[in-house]
Amino acid sequence: MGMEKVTMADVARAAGVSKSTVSQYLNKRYEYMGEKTRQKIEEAIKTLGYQPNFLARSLKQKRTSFIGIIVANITHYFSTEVSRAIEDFFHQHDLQAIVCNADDDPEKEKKYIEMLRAKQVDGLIIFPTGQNHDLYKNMVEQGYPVVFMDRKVEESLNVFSILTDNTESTYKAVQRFIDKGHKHIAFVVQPLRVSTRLDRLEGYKRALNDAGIEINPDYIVEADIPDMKAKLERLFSMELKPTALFAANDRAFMAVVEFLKEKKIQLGEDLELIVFDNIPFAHLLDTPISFIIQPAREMGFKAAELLYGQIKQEDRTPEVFVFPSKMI
Amino acid sequence: MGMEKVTMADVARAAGVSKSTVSQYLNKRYEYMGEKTRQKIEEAIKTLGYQPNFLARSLKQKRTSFIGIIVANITHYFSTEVSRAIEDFFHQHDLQAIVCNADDDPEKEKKYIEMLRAKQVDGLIIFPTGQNHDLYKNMVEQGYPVVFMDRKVEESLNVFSILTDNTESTYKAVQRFIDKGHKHIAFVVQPLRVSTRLDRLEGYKRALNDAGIEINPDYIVEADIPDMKAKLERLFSMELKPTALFAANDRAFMAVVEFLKEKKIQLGEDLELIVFDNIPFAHLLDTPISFIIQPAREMGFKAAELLYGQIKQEDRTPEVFVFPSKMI
DNA sequence: ATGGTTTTATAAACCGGTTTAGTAAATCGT
DNA sequence: ACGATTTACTAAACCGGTTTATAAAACCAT
Repeated sequence: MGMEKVTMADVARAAGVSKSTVSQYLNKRYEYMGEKTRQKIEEAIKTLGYQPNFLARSLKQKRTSFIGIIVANITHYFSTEVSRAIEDFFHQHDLQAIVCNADDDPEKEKKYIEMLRAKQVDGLIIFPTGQNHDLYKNMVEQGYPVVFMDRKVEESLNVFSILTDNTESTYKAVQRFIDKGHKHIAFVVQPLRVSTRLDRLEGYKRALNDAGIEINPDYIVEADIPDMKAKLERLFSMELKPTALFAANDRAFMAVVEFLKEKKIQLGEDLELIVFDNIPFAHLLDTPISFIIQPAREMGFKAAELLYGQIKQEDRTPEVFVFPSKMI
Repeated sequence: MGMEKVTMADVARAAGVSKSTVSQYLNKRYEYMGEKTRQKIEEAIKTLGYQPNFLARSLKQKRTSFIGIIVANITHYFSTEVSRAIEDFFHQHDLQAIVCNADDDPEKEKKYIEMLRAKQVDGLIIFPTGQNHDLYKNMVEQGYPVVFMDRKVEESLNVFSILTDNTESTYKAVQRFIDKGHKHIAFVVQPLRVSTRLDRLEGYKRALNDAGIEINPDYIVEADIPDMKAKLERLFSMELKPTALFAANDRAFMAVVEFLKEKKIQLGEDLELIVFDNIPFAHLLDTPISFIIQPAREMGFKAAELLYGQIKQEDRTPEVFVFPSKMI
């Protein structure tokens, strides 16, 4: 049944007052009206079943109480953990988060950024692909609230950023392999397009270097997930098979585990494994895998807090926050 | 730098035409203007760097191209899988999804429903707590686009719903235990407040009944997650310990696994386990656990499709769609 | 030249709120 | 009793678009 939407004008008419007064009432500025007027409005709202339209308010007030999160890959567990932390933070402040999945595609990322801005969301937390430099620059210059998460962007823009100590953590993990006597350590990674992967590789190389082990490019497997298997095949058909393997993120890890399962290579016996990433239910596995996990909740909260500060117009110079990962 | 926002009026002025014409241009209705006019507008937009404000448009057009997803528990993997499918669907139709986490709390659910409606989102997909009947009814009666997911609500409202065959799948799984010779089968579940849990319990009971096995209430563990451990303690200190265990969802499963790990109870040897839920990386585990998995993506797509139909005003009588789960 | 169409464009109302400037009536101090 | 405040309230502009009714100009046919 059509049931026309009740607007403020209807309430005003029913209560015999002006729209302005109803608006004041809704904003709880009761000092602008008499006791009787207040009751009349209250009653009119109840009998009409009036529900205010926030869109109209947003148009005038220039804020929507929406914030956007643009993740590079929504199937990445770490990203969802971060997103949840951000959501939790903003929920406490009565803002809703809109999560969009850029799929590591700069075009999609661009589309989402433009769309969310057009819809006047109050700010953005972005896991940047790194490929939309002009767009990033544009936002920053216009003073639009933004926080970058997880990845560095090329030229150091003057933006708040949240990172982990990718290089250092990887360095320490690889060092542990070396301390245990491993000499043939493989590094498996998706295409080196983003800073996290490059930084982790850097840590791997430095650890080998500092231990006086020569870096063998054949031990470094860089491939897209679909090609990963073939490349692993090659890796494990070398004369000197690796005895330890560093998976640079969860997707690489999955590819590796699937491969090992198929080849019946025993974890712990034939091969030791370290994974740089947060994996759900990791603590339930009783396989001898080490994980480098990032403090996702803390990172999310920090990002949310920084974004909220910008939205609230607090004046603060952008900084880069580096959170330490830890191995378990 | 303040850089005042450029509006349509500015573009109109710069191009020497009226707002109306600029609006037509933006909506690609070029037949309403001359070639020269079109070019002037195009140029003015470019030089001014004009970005339209979708909020203003939404106010007039009464649609925001936002849809809301209200999940009962965002840490539930199945829910995130469903949400992703929904997002993917709507992304293709240029609508954004807003995911909110009701935390299984009817108050929070209510708050979110009201808030999203106030913000004029075009429709909602809800994993209902089941406790806000009046609110649900209200939406349905007003013809507001809604789809219910995963759980049944008390009185059968006339709404599109997506479910799995909870009872049947559980029945079959328990039957398998029985076929293997198990007589002492435990059922572990969170508080029986929602239909999914009740339906699964129903399947368990029916399977035992049909096999002529007496239902022992001591084998049915119903507890909140924090109390789960204590109750499991009691379960496994019975004279006749269970030799098989059915975990009614992922959270119950986690609690069970943690408990077993602590007690050093060997899966597969001392105890067989079936879990009703989608678990990430489940295929990587080589423990002998069976999982009943729901076709999350299909369910999500169906829900999205049904909601989209309602938004597009397609006339269709609400139905309940039951998707079969399968055991792996 | 006349009248009928088509093309091109605009003014003004509208969406549903918020906010500001202004005012009538009530209250106050002296 | 009088001006000064204070209280209670409203009209109208505003936010930034869309849409409709209207009209001038250009084109066409006879």
